[in-house]
Amino acid sequence: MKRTKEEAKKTRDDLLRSAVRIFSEKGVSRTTLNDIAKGANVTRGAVYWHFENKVEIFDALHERMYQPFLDSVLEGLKEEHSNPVEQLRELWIKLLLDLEKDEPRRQALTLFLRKCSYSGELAPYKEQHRKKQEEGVRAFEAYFKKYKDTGRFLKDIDPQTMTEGMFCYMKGILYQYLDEPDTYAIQTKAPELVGLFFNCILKDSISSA
Amino acid sequence: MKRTKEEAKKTRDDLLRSAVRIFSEKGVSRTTLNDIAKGANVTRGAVYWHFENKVEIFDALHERMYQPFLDSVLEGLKEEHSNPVEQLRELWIKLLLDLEKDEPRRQALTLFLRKCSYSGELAPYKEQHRKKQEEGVRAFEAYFKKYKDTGRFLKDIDPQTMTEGMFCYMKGILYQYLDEPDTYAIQTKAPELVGLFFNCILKDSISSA
DNA sequence: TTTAAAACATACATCCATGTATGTTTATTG
DNA sequence: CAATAAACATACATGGATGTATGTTTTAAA
Repeated sequence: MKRTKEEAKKTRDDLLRSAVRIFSEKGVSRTTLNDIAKGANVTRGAVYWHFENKVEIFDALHERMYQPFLDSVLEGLKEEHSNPVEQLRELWIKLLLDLEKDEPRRQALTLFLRKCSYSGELAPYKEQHRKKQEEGVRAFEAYFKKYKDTGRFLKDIDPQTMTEGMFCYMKGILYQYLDEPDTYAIQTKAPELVGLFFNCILKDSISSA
Repeated sequence: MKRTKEEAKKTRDDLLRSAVRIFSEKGVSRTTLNDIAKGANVTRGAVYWHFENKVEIFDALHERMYQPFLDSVLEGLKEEHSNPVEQLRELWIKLLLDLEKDEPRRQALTLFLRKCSYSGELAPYKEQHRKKQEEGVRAFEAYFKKYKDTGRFLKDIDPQTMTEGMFCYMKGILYQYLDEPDTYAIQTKAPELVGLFFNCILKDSISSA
């Protein structure tokens, strides 16, 4: 049953789409290669043709979906903005709101934030994925340090603590939202919660705003 | 091989200790009943004598370890304190610091926060466990509302948003810490991170402190 | 003191997921 | 227009986890 190259690519895409969906629903360890195949209307034969095993699918999803997500966040940091607090607030709110209409990305976040425990077969990827996240951490630390050095912002808060605290907060929100995205009123809560952090925590950290 | 009642109780305790440890390491779905048995120096026969299956062990751990943890947090809320912000700050810092020397509790938190995806056989427990958490949420909402009504505290912050934001933040810290508790400098970071929230966010929310 | 049952260990049957081997069709290349 | 190989589907072999059945020892009650 040799298909054309386009059809083969579509099969592979269907498999990845099926995988991220079922992974995010059942978790990596509970999903079967047969589950993934059926979700893409093919058999396990197609799975083993395009991938070595389940772990390689997991890895492909990280490259294809999670890394671009992280990169997109950092992209938002590079844009110039008059007020850094406003910039961050808008960045995070937009990130949360955009998720509502981007189901694949939501599934990818659910997968890598909630549904993979990096044990057993996935253990080798823990360090690798952690390093990728470290990039983001460094970028935000540099961001905070930049504005701290200008003296206009974050006068007495350590950039590292600020970065880690912000990530914990955002991850906590994401974690909560992704637990039940259908019933969670993200549209109203995102501005409230992000605002709680940036309005209140940081409003006195700016001197000449 | 009938043992005395005390020995039987010890076997059951050993099984639960073994279970929470291995669950927290490998995740629920990847741990075998044989793993749990070996960790307690018994065979699967002992497991099936004391429990029906893996799910019942999971449930027993929630009752025995996670619910008491949640209750202990609420206990800290009931004590009288001159300054509510200080009370909360000390409460959360103490919670984080105490974890370092309480490995079973740390494992239980790891299990229920990071290592169970509530899918498949665990799905029926998701709603039940969520309701237990709701108790805590309600208690904190009432706490914030109490001080808001006195006018001395949280003048213009919604108790619900405040509660949810605080939980997201604390869960985010816990999530981060439990990812690698051995290398995480919780002793120094806990005061810094909790302080970032309560010092900065809330320092202006009190009028007559 | 007997004896029934507790508290396990051992043995067995079953199922399910994986990996691989093989079969089949068809696109594509020379 | 062959013929090779791509792109799968199907079939088979294997191992590991589960659940249950049965065996064994020993406690504790009668």
